[in-house]
Order: sequence, then C-alpha cells, then structure tokens
Amino acid sequence: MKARLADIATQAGVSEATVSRVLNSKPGVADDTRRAVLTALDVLGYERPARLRRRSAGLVGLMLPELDNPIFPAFAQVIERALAHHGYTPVLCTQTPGGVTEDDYTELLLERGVSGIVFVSGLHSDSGADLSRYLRLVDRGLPIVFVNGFAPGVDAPFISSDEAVAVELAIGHLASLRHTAIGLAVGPERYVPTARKIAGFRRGLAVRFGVEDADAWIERSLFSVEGGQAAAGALWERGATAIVCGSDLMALGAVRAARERGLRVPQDVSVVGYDDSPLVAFTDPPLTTVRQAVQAMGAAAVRALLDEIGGGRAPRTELIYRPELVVRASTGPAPDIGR
Amino acid sequence: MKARLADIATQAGVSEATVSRVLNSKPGVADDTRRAVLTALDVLGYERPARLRRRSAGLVGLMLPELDNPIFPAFAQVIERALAHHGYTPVLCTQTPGGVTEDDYTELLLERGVSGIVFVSGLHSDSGADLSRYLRLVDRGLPIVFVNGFAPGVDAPFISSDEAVAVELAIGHLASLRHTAIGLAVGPERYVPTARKIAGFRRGLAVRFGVEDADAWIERSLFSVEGGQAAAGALWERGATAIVCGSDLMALGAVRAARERGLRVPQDVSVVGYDDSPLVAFTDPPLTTVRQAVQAMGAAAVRALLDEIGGGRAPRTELIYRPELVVRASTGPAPDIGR
DNA sequence: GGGATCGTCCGAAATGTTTTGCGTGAGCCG
DNA sequence: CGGCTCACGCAAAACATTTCGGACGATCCC
Repeated sequence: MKARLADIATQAGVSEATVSRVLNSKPGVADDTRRAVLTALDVLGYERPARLRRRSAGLVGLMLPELDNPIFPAFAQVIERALAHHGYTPVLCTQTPGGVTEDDYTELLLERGVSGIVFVSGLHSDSGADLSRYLRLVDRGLPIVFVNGFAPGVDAPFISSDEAVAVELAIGHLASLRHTAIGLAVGPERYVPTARKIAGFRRGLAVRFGVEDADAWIERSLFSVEGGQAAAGALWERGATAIVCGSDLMALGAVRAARERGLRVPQDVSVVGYDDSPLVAFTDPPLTTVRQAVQAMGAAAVRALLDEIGGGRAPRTELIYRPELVVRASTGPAPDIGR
Repeated sequence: MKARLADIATQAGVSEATVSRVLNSKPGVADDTRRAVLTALDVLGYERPARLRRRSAGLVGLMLPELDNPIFPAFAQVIERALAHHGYTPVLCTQTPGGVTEDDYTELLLERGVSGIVFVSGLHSDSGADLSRYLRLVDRGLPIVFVNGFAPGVDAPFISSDEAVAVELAIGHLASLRHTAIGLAVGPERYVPTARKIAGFRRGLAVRFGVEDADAWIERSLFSVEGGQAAAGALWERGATAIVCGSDLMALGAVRAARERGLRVPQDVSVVGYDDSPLVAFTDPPLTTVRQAVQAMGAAAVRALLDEIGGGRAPRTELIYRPELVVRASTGPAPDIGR
C-alpha cells in the first residue's frame, strides 16, 4: 500500500496541506515543521521527489568531454583526488561521440542526488550552446562549478586558464628566438578557449610585430592530432616558421606535418603546444608547451564547489589561472634565411 | 505553466484516463495509443515518471584503477562507446591513491542500482586480494565482467590479454635482432598480469636461449615511469642490452635510465613496451611495443556483460586476446661487442 | 453465413489525492 | 495593547486515477 499525504500528515502531526507544501518546496512552512514532515516521509518510506532528495552523502559529478586528450584524465585525477580527500565521492562522466550526452549525464546525476557537479570543458565552453540547461541547475539550487569555459549569465564559479596569455607567452618565446612568421593552429572558434587564444594571438602579433590582420596566420581545425596536422600543414605551406597550437595533440600533429614536408623540428621550424599534458616531455621532440595549472585549477574548482555545497558562496568572478611556458626541444632559433 | 493530463490528452487525441493509464504503465492500452501518448508527453515537455524514462534504465559501472597510465583512459573510451551504443549509460569509477576504494565504489554502484559492472585491472588482478567481494556480487545476481586479471572461483566472464605471449613476442623480436642479454622490468609480482609476464619471460628465455634461471634478469618495481627507470637501471647495470617492460610508461622510464648512463636507444640498447597506449608512437624514440587488443577486448567485455544482463550466460572460460607486436624505433640490432 | 460470445481498448464519470486560496490565531515588535 | 507577520489548517478547487460500461472486432458455434 502506498503511503499517502494523509498518512504522512498524521505521522508528522500536521495537515495534508502542510505536507504538500513541503513536498513542493513551497514557502510558508517553518523550518521545524518542514523537518518533521521530512522525517515522517522517511519513516513511512515515502519516495521523495528528486528535488528534495537527501543529497547522497557526498556524491559529486565530474563531467569531461572525452579522454583522448590526456589533459582530461589529468584533470580528472587531480579533481578526484581533491574530492576524495574531502570525503566526497567523484562520479566521472565522459561523453562519447554519438553516445551519452552531457545532458543525459546531468539528468542522471540529478536523479541520483549528487551534491554538485564540476564541468570541465563542457558545453559551457561552446559559445553556441544553449545555456538554459545550466540556469535550470542553478535554479534548483545545485552547486556547480565550471572549468575552462565561460557561460555568461550563469550564476556559478568559473575557473579558467588564461588562454590569451598562454598564446602571448608562446609568441614571446618564439619572438625571442627571432621567429616572425608565426601561425596559430586551433580548434573550432565557437569554443571559448579557442576564441580567447585567437584574441591573444591577434594581440600578440599586433603588439610584437605590428601585424594588424593576423587572419592569414590562423587555422581553425579540430583538437586532435589529425586536426593539428591539417591546420599546421596549411600554415607551413604558407611559410610559417613557427606554430602555436591549441593543444599538445595538435602540436604533435604539427610536428608530423612538418616532417612530412621534410622540415626538421626545431632546426627548421618550431612548434609550441598547449596544456603540458602528461607524456609530452617524452615525445620526439620533447614539446615546448604552455602548462595549464591543472593542479591549482582542480583544487580551486573543488574548493569552490565544496564552498557552495556547504552553503557558502564562492566568488563569482571568473578565476583566471596564469599558465607558464615550459621550454623543451620543439622550439629553436628561427632559421637564418627566410624560407 | 505546467502541462496537465488534460493537455496531454488533447495533444494525443485521447482521454485523460488513457494518459493516466500510460503514465502508470497500466494494462489496457494499445501499443499505438501508448506511443502516441508518450510522444505527446515529450512534445509538451511533461516530466515522465522515473519508471518509464527512456534512458536511465541501464546504468553500468566501469571500474578503473587509475588514469595516469593512458591505457586506462583508452579502455574507458572503448567500453563507454560500446555501452552507449547499446543504450547503456556508463559510470566511470577511478580510484585515487588514498581516496575512494574499489569497494566504496562498488557499494555506491550497488546502491544506485546499476545493471552491471566491468572491472578493468581491479583487485581481481591482485592475487593477494580477498575475492569474497566478488563472490558477494555474484550471489546477489549482479552481472560482472573482468578485464585483465583472473579471480579463480568467481563465476563471471573474464577477458584478458595474453601477457605471456606478449613477452614471448617481444623476446622473439629482440632475439631476431640478435640480443641475448634480455631483461624484464615489471610491476609487483602479486598482480596476475605481472605473474603471467614473468612466466612468459621464463619460458621465452628457456626456449630460445636455454636459460633455466631467468631470475637475475627480472626486476620487479612499480608500473610508473619512475618504476621502470629504477628497474631498468638495475638491469642496464647488469649488462642487459634489451629490456622488455610491463607497461609503456615503464618503457619510457627504461629509456630514460639508459640515457642517464649514456646509452643510446636503439643503437646501444633496445626497449620494448607493453600496451601500445595512445601517444607512444610520438615518443622519443617511438616505442616498439606489444599492443593489447583494446578495441576487441572492450567490445567483448561489453558483449559478455550485456549477455549476462539480458539473462543469458556468457562463456566462463577466460577469453584470451592475442596481442601483436608493433615495431617502431626503440629496438635495434644488438651492439656488436658485448658490453 | 449469421448470431452469440468474448476480449480489448478507450471515454465518461465517479472516486481519490494533491494543491491552493483564504482565514485564524500565535507570536513579535513597537 | 494594537498592528503586523508568519505558520498553519480548513475547505474548495484542481488534478489524477480508477471504475464502469460501450464500441468494436475477432472468434466460435450452430
């Protein structure tokens, strides 16, 4: 026999009306009464509406776009460790092409009553995506935190790496090696990080070389090795002597594209990656890259989330982490003769 | 304003009664009518009761030991894709040192009512671990599948890569390059895959070189780069001209250890990895390695699990996948003069 | 082949459950 | 002590579910 409002009302010593109000999170119920009703609910085994289900002791969703790019497992590790350290249990959700979507996972996490969700490079980093999904989460009072991306108007903490500075660091490094024909190989521009890298690139070229129209030196492609290879190929053909890439994977593609054309890295051309993902120190050549402060960003994301979960209010300004240049062996002095 | 039964009834061209019947999975509704009502439900954005929600049905846990070794994200991707393709939703659980344990995660998944769990290199691969945890799962009738490891007595499908053959393939390759002083750098022996690699190594050395006591050529360490570096260091010191490693990460460590000693790879010494994890084709030197059939194994694991979930009974024999040698540039002919 | 019988599907209406408008009384504050 | 607000119950309204019976078609029997 299913328990009805009347039973719960009896159990809690209130009227059905009050139970109804509690169940629907309506105003006009004293905290003590609300608690009494919730207790009665549990005593009678009434199934709570998902909305006010007890957040299961510290479950936290961790949303990642994929695992191919090693920076994402790296983020996952850091964030998981931080969460576990605070007694929370991370649930990793990674999307697969044509598979489970971010919304599916969000729905799932919501149903399971997670205490919060960390979005890493999710749809919030896609400027073309509909943000109402996030507004709905905020409305429901679910703590969420965003890493690497920006969703204007969503009332939540944002943690990002400074993509513009990253590109400017790379340009600075290449300029000091006397490169002047510098290209940028990035992913689709609708992604916030890409757009920011492009902005940084334009500014860098303008400031250092007075180049006003950087467009010819920007190639948009995919984030993968193959994407980098394609984008870099076009840039090498155009006479670039150095390329700044949107990810380490793309940088590996850029190296491959260079070698296909008989160009040696770093003697003939230079390549700068982005992320400093694990293992790129072991690549051939070891990649010069711009390191995201993965550790610090992950820790900050967790701190902000736990703040929110604890009822506090983490700062709403986008926390921007400054990346740092890691010089290895994929960059070298510009060749003497312009090609 | 929220949609009401009446609205849905109008939209679907039926009576409220019928809508109610559909919503509560009551009998007495023709399939066509039921479909029409469900469609109307979605059109009007009515929130379905959990019971007949389309997707959330099949949750499947996916247990991984870590994400540092890129072979694990690779497995995760493959298995996730296969699960999603069959309408299941994977939930990734990765342990962190000192954090959430496999048992914690199992408990969590059980509570959430998953349909099954895939264990990749979990405690079942640790011969010292207590297997009762798995027996309990089997008793509860929860479908589980194990990848890369073997837990004797647990009534579940096992999918493994043939570690012994992997090592023998590596030895064969090195022997054909006229190496004779071959070492093995692996992880702790209590892990089933390690034990099997050691067995394969002993057999390989016995068959090819008549070496009966291979012990001096085996170094047990950790699975990481540093572990490989330490183990390989000892072996190089002992005069090995080639080392077979338990993982690609260890192989990178072996290369580093060689270079520390002024040895060039592959001119002076050779290194063979294991896994063929993503990106090792880009390392310096590109690693010769033994490729696990990740794709096939992941697909098989999912197939077996879905079989079990569907009430069938997947075969209980351990499915052994044969790995294949991928020759790149970390192996070369043995140096002419024995060192 | 024709009619009786049965079963399925669905709508109208009855019945049951939840939500809401409104009024009351308790407590608080000036 | 009066005015105010808030929390809550009452009862009516809104909404959902179930019952009941009619329409329709298939099947069976004569």
